[in-house]
Amino acid sequence: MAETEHRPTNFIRQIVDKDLASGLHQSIKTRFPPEPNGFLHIGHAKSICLNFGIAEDYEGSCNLRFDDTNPVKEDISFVNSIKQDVHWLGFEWDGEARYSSDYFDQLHGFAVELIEKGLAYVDFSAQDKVREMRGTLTEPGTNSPYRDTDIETNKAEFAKMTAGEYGEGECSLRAKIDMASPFMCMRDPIIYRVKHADHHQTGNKWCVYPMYDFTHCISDAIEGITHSLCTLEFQDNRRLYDWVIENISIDCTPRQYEFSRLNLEYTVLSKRRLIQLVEDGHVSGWDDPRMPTIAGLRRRGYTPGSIREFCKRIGVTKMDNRVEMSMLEACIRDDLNVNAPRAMAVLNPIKLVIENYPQDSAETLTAPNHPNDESMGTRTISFSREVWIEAEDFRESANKKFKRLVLDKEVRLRNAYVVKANRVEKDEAGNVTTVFATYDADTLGKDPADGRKVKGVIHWVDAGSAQPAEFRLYDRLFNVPNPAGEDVFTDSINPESLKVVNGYVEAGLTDAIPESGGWQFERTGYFCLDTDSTTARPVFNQTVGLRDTWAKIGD
RNA sequence: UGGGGUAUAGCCAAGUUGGUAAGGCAGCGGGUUUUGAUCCCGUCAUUCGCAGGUUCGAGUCCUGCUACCCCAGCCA
Repeated sequence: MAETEHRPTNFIRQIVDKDLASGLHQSIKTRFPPEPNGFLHIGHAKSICLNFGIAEDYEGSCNLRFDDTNPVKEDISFVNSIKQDVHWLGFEWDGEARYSSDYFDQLHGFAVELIEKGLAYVDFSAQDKVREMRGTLTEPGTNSPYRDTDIETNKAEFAKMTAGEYGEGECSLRAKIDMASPFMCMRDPIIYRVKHADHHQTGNKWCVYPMYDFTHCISDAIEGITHSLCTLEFQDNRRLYDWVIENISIDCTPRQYEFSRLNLEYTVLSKRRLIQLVEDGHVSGWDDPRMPTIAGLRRRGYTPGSIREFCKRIGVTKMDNRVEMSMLEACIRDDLNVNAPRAMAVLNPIKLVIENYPQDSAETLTAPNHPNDESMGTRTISFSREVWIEAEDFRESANKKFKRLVLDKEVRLRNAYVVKANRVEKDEAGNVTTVFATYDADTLGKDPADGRKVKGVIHWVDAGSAQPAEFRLYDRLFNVPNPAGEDVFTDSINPESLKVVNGYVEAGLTDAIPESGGWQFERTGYFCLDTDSTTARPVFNQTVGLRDTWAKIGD
């Protein structure tokens, strides 16, 4: 798509510029480090675009590293979906995907080094005791009775821990830092815990697993990461990040910089809540088109380019934010407006019978695939005596603001003739089911010769050849801008976030899927084929509607 | 006075030796239009969380407030 050409500028890129200019670094190395415990979402896309974007623009490289230090929460299926999503977004990681678990041996060695330096100890205090001794935000903690265990004993105990001689929760390895630190994470943080669990990468090799704070910085150093970018909640952790790097024998000092995570209105972007939506069946799965996941957006019809553009437009700062949905929608509209071929589809059909059109005959009309781009060519559409039109495009009477079909008035059938409504037929409930009309045969591709003006244009599909289809229309998943701020976030789920309607599309529409991934159904919106589609019955997802000033005015 | 952060329009966000508030989204007004779309034109912060101070001049410097976010998992 037509992404904004200029490179983004943000405080992190300014740091990179400075580090390159000063000679601190000759080249830049970043990494995207997801934990494989769920699907990627639009918030991850921000981090992906930042990390891979910097690597690209500065001719450095970016690793994909699975931060897999907690085997009980992680699964191989997630590593596969994450790889797929990063690729789909258009990025290529450097070499093979890495895993924190690749470094378990080295990590263990560094833990032993810390013990040998008197900077780590095995603590047998019960978990609640550890918490108690940690103190509070305003009171310092107290030292564990195991804090001064001698080095040899600690080495032996850690070896026993590692050998599986202790149960989960019985003991842990703690860094000896400062129980009175104003940074809670510096109050002798646990760096290794016992978990008798199989790991998706290392199997049953280990029963002790390193904690995030100990693992991440070392993994960065091992991979030669120059700029380790993470979100704001890790700002305090940076002190521990730096402490570990300074106290082990490794000659690389990656630096951590924090930016604010993305918040999007009317949805949730926390893994915990996304998991709940899936597990409690509020959505059909991780790739439900209403989900803010990459998989959901993809199925909804969002393009990789539109998501990259979105990440560019929202920028990178340290400010708390909640971005409006309209920002995301503008990005996909900008993309599809240029790239999606046009077509016609009628979602809530009523029949239009053109009484003065010859019975049992049809003609083939030519329609441009894009009104502003001749290079997209033309297609043929069938026209005959009976066509489907949108129920909401007809009224028996209306004021002049209604630019559609009205009894005794004329309207243009898009790419076809001008017709005039003469009478209607209704069902028992009083709904119009058929409109009888006459057409002006001399208006194909031109205005009426007598100079009368026909203001309105409506879309249609030929009833004789139309392909029946299902359309899924989506609205915001939640009724409030910040569902995470509610007591029970699922209470604010929008019960009308999905509407299924039946209708018709032009014959042969789905014979070829456009490069853009979808179509613009003129006057309606952008749609793509859903994975539930069959040849016999196509199912379309509305990616986003057209901008609609008429809807705002109402009538 | 625990500590760490952030405050520029409805939303996102530039603004970096102090020199007189970019851009995008949304909105509003108008033009073009066989999509109430697109496109085009115009409009949208005497003011940068608040209050003082320094200065010829402050969003940028100083002082004092205020608001909001994060930290007390053997999660990441």
